[in-house]
Amino acid sequence: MSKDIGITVSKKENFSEWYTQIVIKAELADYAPVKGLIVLRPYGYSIWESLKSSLDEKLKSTGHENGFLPVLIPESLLSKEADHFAGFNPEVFWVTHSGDAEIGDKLALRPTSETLAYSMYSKWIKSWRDLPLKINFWNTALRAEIKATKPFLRTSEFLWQEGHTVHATREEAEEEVKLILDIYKKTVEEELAIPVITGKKSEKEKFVGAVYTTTMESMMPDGKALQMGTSHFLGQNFSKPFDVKFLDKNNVETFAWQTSWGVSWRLIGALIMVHGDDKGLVLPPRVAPIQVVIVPIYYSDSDKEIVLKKTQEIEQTLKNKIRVRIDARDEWTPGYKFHDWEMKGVPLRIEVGPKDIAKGKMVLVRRDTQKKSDLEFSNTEIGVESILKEIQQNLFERAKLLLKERTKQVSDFDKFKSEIENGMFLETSWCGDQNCEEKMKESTGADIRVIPFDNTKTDAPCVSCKRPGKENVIFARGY
RNA sequence: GGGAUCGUGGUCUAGCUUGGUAUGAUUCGGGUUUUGGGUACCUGAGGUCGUCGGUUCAAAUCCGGCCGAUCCCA
Repeated sequence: MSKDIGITVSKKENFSEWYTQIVIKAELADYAPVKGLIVLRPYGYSIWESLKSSLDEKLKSTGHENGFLPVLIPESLLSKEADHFAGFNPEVFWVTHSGDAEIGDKLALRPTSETLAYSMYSKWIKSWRDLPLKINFWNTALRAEIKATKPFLRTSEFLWQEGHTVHATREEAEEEVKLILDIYKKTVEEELAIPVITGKKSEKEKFVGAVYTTTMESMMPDGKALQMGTSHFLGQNFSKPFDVKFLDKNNVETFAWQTSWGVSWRLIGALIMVHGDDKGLVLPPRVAPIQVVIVPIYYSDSDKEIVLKKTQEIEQTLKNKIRVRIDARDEWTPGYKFHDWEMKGVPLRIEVGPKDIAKGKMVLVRRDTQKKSDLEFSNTEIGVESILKEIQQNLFERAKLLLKERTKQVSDFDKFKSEIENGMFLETSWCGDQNCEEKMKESTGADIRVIPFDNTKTDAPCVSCKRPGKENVIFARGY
């Protein structure tokens, strides 16, 4: 039997190709007929749904509500905040015609919805009693990617959520920015089992139009950083041009303070890269569409009956708490099924055959470690639950180790350069000058990914110019 | 942004130099099989060779544009 059915390259030797193969072969997504667009298949969408419901719950419990915005934004509106418009314009798709007729005020397919949302908010907000306004939108955004497209990581349309909130005071808005980043961090670490570093973006890297941007960054196994989500403090930068103002308690007309924030299906890309191996996808149990697959093993009709009955009993026992599936396909041998579900990343496999039934035990095989163990039928529920928890934990620990191994402190420029080549997160002192940041980018290809919240202020000389440093930052090459 | 490679049934692939309507495998449908890590066999189905144009009696093959994909390096 040919090995071409599975993943044919190793993660280590050809990371890029490995990634693409997993996306296609594990049936997460497929290429659409237009460049840069992908179709999310049910298996991939199901992961998104898990993530979505977990995040949605956290947002609702902190007082956010969901809404929905249209996809078309008139140019006149999009261009109201100049920096914002200049930043996004190169990647905007424009609708210029309806039928044969040209549209005067051409329409943008939303690259993000600040402008549209706030033009509406200005109508809805009159008094301090209308605040805070905290709305989240699950939708898609469109940003033209001309080169270097990659499923989930760089696509011209992507699924995401964008939150847009309005507050009476600066302090409250800044609290919101922080709260959201915490929720994001919790979600990514607990659900996806990927550790993140949180902090601020530099002026150069912040969201165009924001006062500042906070971010969470992760390390991918190829040594590149991936931005996992951002939460922006917009100050009054948008409330002024969009006239989002209210009468405060003293009857004074005041411009509101705003935030916006989002995470996208990029997180699925991170999930693939961080946990996957040469056999395919490895899914953390909490987001796995199928957490446990049961493969019955039989070769005669009489065995088949007994074995299937047993697998159904196991399914019944588990199915209230666990997403479980029996693979009773007759056309495949057990060996094929093992490979197939491994490629799809199912966290735990249960094998049940006549020999197992005779012993009163089933065979468990963990996807993360490939280790086999026995479990007595009488302990099914507790045994499976605890092993799933262990898998979730183990994946997180493994990813933390990766992050730790790839984070280094440097002060010397030559050392910096060579470590960047090795694919490291480099913690180093920076003077705060954007010229230095740009010079580093030019000479090493590395960006300031994040200025960590927990960074200790330092007097060590700036890695670039040797003037006294202002803060410790993390440099890396990024996606 | 720079460079390279590529596009042939669902998937992978032969054929292209030396133009004459397409090879094989796998998947898929029907059947016979089957001892714990990708079973074996029988049978059937499936292709306007990415697209548009040019050269030619004749184009998957030669030439050009476009669309799309992949990899490598900024």
